[in-house]
Amino acid sequence: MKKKISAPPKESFYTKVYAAVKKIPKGKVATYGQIANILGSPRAARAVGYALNALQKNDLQSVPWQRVINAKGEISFKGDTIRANLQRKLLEQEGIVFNVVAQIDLSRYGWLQKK
DNA sequence: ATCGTGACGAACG
DNA sequence: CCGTTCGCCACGA
Repeated sequence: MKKKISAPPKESFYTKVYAAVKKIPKGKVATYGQIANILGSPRAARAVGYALNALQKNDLQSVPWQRVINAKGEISFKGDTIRANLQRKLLEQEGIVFNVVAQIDLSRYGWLQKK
């Protein structure tokens, strides 16, 4: 038994979020709740979004934050429409398709999609 | 420790 | 699905 540890205290919740996001395969997308679920806190979807929002410009090319969307399969941004536009562009380059209401078919591009 | 805030989610109606 | 309400978690002041 034991523990073998698994979670060094050095990494904060943010780090876990980034790590999980990096695991998202190209051409797929995950929701905030999905990421939170992987981290062990399925209810921490808000915290996940908070973490991604803290991403720095340099991190944007290190972390595929673009593949993280809300449960509706849409980009949630509120004030940063600039980045929202960028996200859509990046996803389209990966093969993700948006419908007329700017939503993504999670049953088709959803990561860890049970279905 | 408490309060406020936020790229959310689920439950209700 | 939409709008509203509550809850959830983490962070900053």
